[in-house]
Amino acid sequence: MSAATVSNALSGKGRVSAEMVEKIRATAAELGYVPSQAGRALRTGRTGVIGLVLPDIANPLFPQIAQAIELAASSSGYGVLIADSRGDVSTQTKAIERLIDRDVDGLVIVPRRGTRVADVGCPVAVIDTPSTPGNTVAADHWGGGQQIAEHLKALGHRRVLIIGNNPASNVQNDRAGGIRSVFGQGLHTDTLWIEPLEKVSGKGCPLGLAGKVAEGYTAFACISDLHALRALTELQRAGINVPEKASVTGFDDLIWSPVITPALTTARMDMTEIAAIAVAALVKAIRERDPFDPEIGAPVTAEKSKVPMHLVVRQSAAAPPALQPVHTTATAATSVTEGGHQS
Amino acid sequence: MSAATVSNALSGKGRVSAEMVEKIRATAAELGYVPSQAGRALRTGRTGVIGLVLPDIANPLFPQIAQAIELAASSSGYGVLIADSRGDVSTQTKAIERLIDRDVDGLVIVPRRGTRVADVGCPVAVIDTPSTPGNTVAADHWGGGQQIAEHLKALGHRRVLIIGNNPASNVQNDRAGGIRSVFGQGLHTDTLWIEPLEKVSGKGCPLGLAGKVAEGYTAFACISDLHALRALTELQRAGINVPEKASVTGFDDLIWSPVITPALTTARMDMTEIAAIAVAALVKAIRERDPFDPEIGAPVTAEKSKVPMHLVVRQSAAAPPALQPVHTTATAATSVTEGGHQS
DNA sequence: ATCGCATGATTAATCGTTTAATCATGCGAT
DNA sequence: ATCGCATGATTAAACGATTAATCATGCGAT
Repeated sequence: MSAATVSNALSGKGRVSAEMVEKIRATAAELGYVPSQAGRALRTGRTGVIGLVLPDIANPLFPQIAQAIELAASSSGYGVLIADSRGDVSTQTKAIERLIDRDVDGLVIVPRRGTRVADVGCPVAVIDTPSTPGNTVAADHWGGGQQIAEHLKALGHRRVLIIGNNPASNVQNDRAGGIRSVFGQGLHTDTLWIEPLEKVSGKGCPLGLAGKVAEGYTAFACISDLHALRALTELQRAGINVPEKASVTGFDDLIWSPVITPALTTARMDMTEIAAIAVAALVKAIRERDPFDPEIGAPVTAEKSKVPMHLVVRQSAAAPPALQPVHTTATAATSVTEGGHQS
Repeated sequence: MSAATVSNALSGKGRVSAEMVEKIRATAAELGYVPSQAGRALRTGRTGVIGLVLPDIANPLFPQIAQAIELAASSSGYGVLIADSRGDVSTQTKAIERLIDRDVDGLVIVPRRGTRVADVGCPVAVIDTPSTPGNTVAADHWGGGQQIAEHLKALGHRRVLIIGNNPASNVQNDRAGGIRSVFGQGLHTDTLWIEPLEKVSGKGCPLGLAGKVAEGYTAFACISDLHALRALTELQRAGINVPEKASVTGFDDLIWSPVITPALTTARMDMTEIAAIAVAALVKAIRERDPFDPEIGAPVTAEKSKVPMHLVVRQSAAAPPALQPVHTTATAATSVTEGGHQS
């Protein structure tokens, strides 16, 4: 039989009789035939590969993102080519170029701190923050901040310290903004940015949280679980028990959050859904596009661009000391309400 | 000019005059010409892409591995396609098949817990443990264990508890074995495997380390920083200060290790070198192979298959209580000898 | 002057798939 | 009986690079 008929049969495109299709299917399966991607790519201009560009692979959030994107892509029949920006903007540009040179059909970009994505010659899905122009889809970081803040407020906290890394990040800003929006009226918040502090005091320096507790802060709302971990260990080390004497919350539900003591109360993104939406929008754009036309275009858009975050209540946040029954400050609160790690 | 001449000029293969090469180089650069991977792949049978297969992308070690492999591959001109096994062996097989169907030139596989890699139709580099048959290159986990143990022994520890996840893992076994080999003569070690424990007590359950301290254990040598973190927070929570009353060590120097309090003493792999060796061996095998011959073969071998680990001394391990000057048990030991995170 | 040969550039075939265009066949309608 | 048409399969061209084979040219040697 002819190659054309085989192609038509397997793709279901041309006019092929039912029995022919069946026969071809059978023989193909028997011979273990798989169409060559190279030949197809050459003819159609589509490689079936999308590129994943991340600000910094070393970021602990990367596993979640990569896993979700890989799953979404592979179930749409796409492969995922990774590129590392190593935190550097020029490297990011280089990495994108390398991916383009490899003829990726599209890109998923998690931009570094509000980097505007330069116009590339293929569809692009951007995962940043709903408030960023050009964003395709992202978690509702602001809303997540609100949830954390509502939780702390309901527990009775009135003075909370927000701990972040760098205010230049859209994501971090949104999270902090969400928290402040809840504590705005009369209650007190202040913000500690770690990166500027480390510029002065060196990497991994103490954050001076014991002093903050002395100043009357009862809760530390960290912008990431990484900071929460740092805060939590520093407090425990200083003899300030969490959550009896001070509460700590995080963001992202990173891998260690459920297994430390006390387990972290945190807000997590629904990466699976975000990835699914991003990839779906990207694939749609790829399908509609003429692969040989190197048009430059704005990032693709999705119907749903804001995915709610989920509050995960564990043990690291409780009522502030003044409101606690006296005996609980002595009791080791090792009861577990939410144990496992959501995946 | 003809396409053939261009091809010869850019690849430096055929007979082309020097001035012609120069002219072609110039025009190519001017036009922004990049040879189509698809056309090349079709003709040569090589895609310039290698697949990276990981046991579980969610593993916190993944960023280090992926970053190192991506760097090594891209500096050899290769792209990296990722595949996630999601911890499942059959998914791992599926993932490998998908990569093969995408015509990868080779694979880097970090096998899940001693999975023997099934014969695939392309060169494979395996990163597991030096003691595993078929291993291409890996960190000297046993030696790393010895370094950790020597350090603890020198500090004066005589009873250490090894904390691991699952004895079925070659890596974990080697690390634990290295530790035991040092403490073998007369000194005491015992091993706590978390996964079996969690089967009974539930995920994220307490490890009962306070009890172990009461039994006389003065140090907890964890097989991974993730376990070390769990141990450290559990101890601190129970009022057992680290490192004054108990020492904790880890493995891998994960992202949080330098920023927690006390910062973790740990042993890290030289992933950059491991990745460089693995990719170099793989690329060599790819170059030597006839791309159209679907021969099945054993994993590729490298000259150097065992890369030493590096001991990173921070604050989480110190002399056991009995040997400490009395006042230090009261003093908060926040002095910093090694602060930053090595990348 | 002619041949041989080295050098440099071009031609043509090939990789495997897709897709438009073409060809063959059979059936119903006039 | 013949034409038209629908159906099903085949042919041919094209994607873009590589590479063996071929062609053109000039120079030194006989």
